[in-house]
Amino acid sequence: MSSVRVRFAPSPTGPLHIGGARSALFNWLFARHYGGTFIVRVEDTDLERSSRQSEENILDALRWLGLDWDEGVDVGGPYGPYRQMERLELYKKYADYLLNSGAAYLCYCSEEELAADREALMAKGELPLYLGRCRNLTAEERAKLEAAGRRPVVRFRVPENDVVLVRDLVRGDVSFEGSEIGDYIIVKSDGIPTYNFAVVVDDHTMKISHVIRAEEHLSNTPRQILLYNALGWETPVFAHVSLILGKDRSKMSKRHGATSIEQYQNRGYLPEALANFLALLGWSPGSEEEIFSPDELKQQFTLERVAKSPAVFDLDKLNWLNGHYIRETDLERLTEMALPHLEKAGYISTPLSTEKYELVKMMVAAVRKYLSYMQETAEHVKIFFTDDVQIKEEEAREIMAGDQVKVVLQELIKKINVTVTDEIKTDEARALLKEVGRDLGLKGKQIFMPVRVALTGSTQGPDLNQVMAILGRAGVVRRLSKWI
RNA sequence: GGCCCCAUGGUCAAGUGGUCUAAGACACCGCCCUUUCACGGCGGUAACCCGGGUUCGAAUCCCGGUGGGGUCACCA
Repeated sequence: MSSVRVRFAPSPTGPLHIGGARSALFNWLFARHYGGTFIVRVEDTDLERSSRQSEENILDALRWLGLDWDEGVDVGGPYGPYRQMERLELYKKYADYLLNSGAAYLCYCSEEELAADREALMAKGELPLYLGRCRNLTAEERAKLEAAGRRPVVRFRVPENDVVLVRDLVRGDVSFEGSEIGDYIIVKSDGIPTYNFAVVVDDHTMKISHVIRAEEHLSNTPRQILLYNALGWETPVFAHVSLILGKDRSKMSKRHGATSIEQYQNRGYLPEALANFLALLGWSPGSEEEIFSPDELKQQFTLERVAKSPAVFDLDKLNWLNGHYIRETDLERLTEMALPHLEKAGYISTPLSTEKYELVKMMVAAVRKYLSYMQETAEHVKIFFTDDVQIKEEEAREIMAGDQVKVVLQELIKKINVTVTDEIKTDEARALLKEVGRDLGLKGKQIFMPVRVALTGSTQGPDLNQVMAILGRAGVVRRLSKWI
């Protein structure tokens, strides 16, 4: 595999989808594993739905995921341009070639006629293939149709009785009957190529060595192979990766919840965790490990270990994996990631003073072990932003009804006021609590629980010492005083 | 419906004819750790879709069925 050249070719018609992201990731990992070239090409021939806006979004999402490309729409390269709408003359050239060689022909059927044909065939229970009305038009007939204002499409003449074999790296050999294909359009009446044609011209002219894409394209592949043959080109190696399914085992779609990369980014997932998770959907290293840094993935990824069967997207597992990364990663980075969510929740407003920032950092440190993704930070740090402590649990209420409660809180307040400055360090908090217990002859739950509930309103939550450190002397005293 | 793909626990998956009384992970349950919850540690429940072959021997190979998925556009 001397010159591996692979591409990710999204059509800019919406945000980057989970499935697209995985295809991109597999291509990228494959390229990096073999020291090849990764290309990003934009397939924007669907004028109706394409936009520069989504192109930018997709590129941003890819970058966020940690992918980089050697050639592509924004970085250029020797085989550009990398946007299909900027390659129109190229397609024209090859379409003319096919027309001249007789491998393709002009078709003047209107969309209405075609729709009617299709319907009639379906009604008879037959395959809705093109009837071939324009297959052998004479020059006069063409002129007549032109004169009538008909704009032709270019149709590829599918060889009859041909069997097309797709040699697929993950599926093995798959064969299709040519008779089931039917002449298909390669250039629309507005002169813009269709997917099946443009993709072939591009993959060939960009010297793509391996086409790694989702299984939904498998049935398009014979059409493309026929085109390679007609053009006298060698086919790339194909590898069709199975689909990612939703919980109900149908293709991932909106109703399955968050399906765009953007949404995961916005919820505060770590890109390397998402990449790790996506890599494990349909690929496995064969070992028992499953936490892989991008570098490790590049090193271990091969197409041979890509599974054939579709995989259900399991949010629970993603959450677990992301939580794992959250616990491992740098606190500074996590704090930065938490900021927008805290601001959105109305707890802070950004530019933060150094002091405030440090405080937020302490909060993040205290709650990170509870998080699956950073957006959840807000609900967990809520307790630090309001002195109006609400008790919701019955158990907490019972605790506060204890006989010793008032004394304990009073004692704590007393000690805090005489022993510390405005700041409370966590070990100071620990010592303080211990002292209270010792002086009062109480232990364990009897002192910690009332303090916890008085401070946070709940019997559960972050480490009490950290809570006190975050609240500071003033905050602690304020909250405890309400119970005196 | 035609064509195509797929089929190991609820989910991701290891497994390529014997070492499978089938690994690991998520989820779930239990125990431990712990001034709470969580994290972490330990343990547990749980699977080779069905039926025929081939073979001394099949989760692994073949055929059929069933189930799931994809695709059948002047979308990509």
